[in-house]
Amino acid sequence: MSHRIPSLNGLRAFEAAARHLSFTLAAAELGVTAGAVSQQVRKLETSLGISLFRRLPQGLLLTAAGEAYHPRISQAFEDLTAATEAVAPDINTRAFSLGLSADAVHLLPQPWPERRSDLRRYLRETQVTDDVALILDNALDAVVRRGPPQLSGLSALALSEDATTSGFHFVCRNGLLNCRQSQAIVEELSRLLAEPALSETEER
Amino acid sequence: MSHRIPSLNGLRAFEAAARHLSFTLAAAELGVTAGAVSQQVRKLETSLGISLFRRLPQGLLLTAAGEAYHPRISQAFEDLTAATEAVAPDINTRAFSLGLSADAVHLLPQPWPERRSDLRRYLRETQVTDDVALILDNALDAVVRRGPPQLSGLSALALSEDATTSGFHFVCRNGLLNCRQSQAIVEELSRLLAEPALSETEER
DNA sequence: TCGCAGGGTTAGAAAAGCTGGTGCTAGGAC
DNA sequence: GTCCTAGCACCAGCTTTTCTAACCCTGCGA
Repeated sequence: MSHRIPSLNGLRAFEAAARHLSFTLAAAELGVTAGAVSQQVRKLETSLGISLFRRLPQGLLLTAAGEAYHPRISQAFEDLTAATEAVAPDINTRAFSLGLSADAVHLLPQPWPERRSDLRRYLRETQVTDDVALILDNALDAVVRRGPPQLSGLSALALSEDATTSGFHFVCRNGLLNCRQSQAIVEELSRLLAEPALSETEER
Repeated sequence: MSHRIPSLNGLRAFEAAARHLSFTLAAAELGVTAGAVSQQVRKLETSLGISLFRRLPQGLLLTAAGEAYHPRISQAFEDLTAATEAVAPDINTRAFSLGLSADAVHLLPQPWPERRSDLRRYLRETQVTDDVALILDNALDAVVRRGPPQLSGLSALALSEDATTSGFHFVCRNGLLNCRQSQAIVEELSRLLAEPALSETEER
């Protein structure tokens, strides 16, 4: 009755890569580098003794085996996700606790986010800090600050396209970039930070 | 669409432990120590923020959450296994290539296993060697030799109960101890090695 | 013909995982 | 009561796995 499954992490990499048909996009989703995804997939193929992708200079294609494999793996992962959400629902429903660096607070119209009732669902509280280590301690869910985090285990998204290195970043635990909470908060912040002056005159 | 799943290895440990209601048995199945399973499960519980087992001095009990979680996780793993077997069937159907140490060959009635046609389904070929490293190189599926292997990544089963340390062992890759091939071969060898003299007179 | 985007490969660094020791508790045999 | 055993918890140190950050190569389009 033992389950002989080839490396679960390899399967996760395959699932994401097959969905995006790109190691680069899969890597972004998983919060690692493309090289890591490439390695995981290759190891999976080796252990199965078959190849799952055709690597073309322009990108990826699934082989027949990969084509057959992917939907079933994907479904199983969805089942795992659903089961997990059922027993530990807070992962998805709890509102985030957000850290804001002092200069980020400056750019936001005050009081924020108290006036945005639609955001309360995703945002429970904010505090002024740029210490991304608090995320790893479970004291915060995310932090907005200048510059990407220098800590592994964290993913970051640049809020303004033009300044990938020193501009504002939304930082959270790996794998939490795509959840509802993150997306709602990032969307709102991107809008505000893009035109800080405008947001002040929006008051009525 | 990203799947936020708490450590897949933790889930695997949980699945096995819940099935056996024992870390010790789960560890044996997974080919690791009980401490490793205990750590994996604890980490899983921490990341979910709930507890899955009630630990009693006499053993384990599932909590309500664990009770609800287990069948769904178990099912998903079975789906993964089934999908994997569908695209890479050899894992389960291919006959094993077996290494036998010289002293093991001595104890077996010759020619073996050529006379046992019922075993041919599980056993493709044998060669005389006790080098367990060949298993990790995919050159062999299993080895029978004196003493347990001193190499990680391998599991072993003592063929005679009385000599766990220096007696004959069936050695294979972690997680392959319970497959059909291993079980058929181990059963046959245990019988032969238990009464080597008898097996010689069985000829007709 | 260049720049760029996407993959591949690699060494070395970081993280995760495992082991094997110790300690604790409950139950059973004497 | 006192041993002994079975199970799980904890911990330090080690091994294995995984990731990163370089590099390279190929084909496309300006």
